[in-house]
Amino acid sequence: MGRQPCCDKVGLKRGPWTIEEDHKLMNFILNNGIQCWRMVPKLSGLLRCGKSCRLRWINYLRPDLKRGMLSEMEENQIIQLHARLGNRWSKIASHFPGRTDNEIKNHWNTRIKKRLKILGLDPSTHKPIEQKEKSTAIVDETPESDSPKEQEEVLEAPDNKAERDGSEIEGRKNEVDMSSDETADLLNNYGILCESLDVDLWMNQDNTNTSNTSYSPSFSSAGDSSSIQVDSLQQWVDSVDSMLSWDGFNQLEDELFFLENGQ
DNA sequence: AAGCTTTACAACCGCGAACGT
DNA sequence: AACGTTCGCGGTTGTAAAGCT
Repeated sequence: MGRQPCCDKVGLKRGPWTIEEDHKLMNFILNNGIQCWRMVPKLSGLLRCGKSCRLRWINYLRPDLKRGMLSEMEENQIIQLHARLGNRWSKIASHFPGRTDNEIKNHWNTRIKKRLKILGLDPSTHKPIEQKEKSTAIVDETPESDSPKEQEEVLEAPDNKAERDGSEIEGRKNEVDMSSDETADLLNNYGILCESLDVDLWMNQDNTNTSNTSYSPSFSSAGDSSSIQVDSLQQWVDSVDSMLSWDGFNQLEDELFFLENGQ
């Protein structure tokens, strides 16, 4: 028996969301919360599947989203976490309040991968590319795996990973045949970075920050969605202004009827 | 200015986990 | 325990915007 589709796709809209659809979804969720994603489109009058609604809410409409470029510090933290967790984007994202797993995944694929390659590091193993090629040549010729489990086997136990990363990088750095001064400098910077970062420390800070952020929305995540509330509408409106990709939404500011109607 | 390529990111898909019956 | 349903995750694709020739 095959797997059932997540929804009856007949008559459902796909592709980019319109502002009207966003309005509908936000209005519905603000008024009703999220009991069951499957029912959301039916009850809100959207011609989308529940899955699509969930994704739109989590990745774009959630009021507590932090929009805009990831800082270099955030990038570095992502690299550190990726070394420990592999492609577990949701786990990684959980350390960045207001950031989504999709956002971090995209950022990884479009920017950080390149950055690591420039540094002479394999993005999936975080090891110098030359060294990896040597070892794989000896062992076998199977392509690298992106599977987190396999990565975890490749990667050492996480406990002392952070502490060792710096010295390891420093050690490997010497093994790498530096093709240019620039590459050497970049690699050196990464080594210094690894040494200076105490991942466990900032992870703990992050965890505490999660509950202490200056903007601490009362919206629960989708996973804990039964009790969505709005305790500060103004905060949300302010945050909406900072959502970079809400182009064209500002002009509708006066039309945010759903905010008023929702309360 | 036009056409092509690259980049960035929103959205989709399929799978496994979790949960309820 | 078995089965069905829903959710969440990670991989992948589609496409608009930006950059380049």
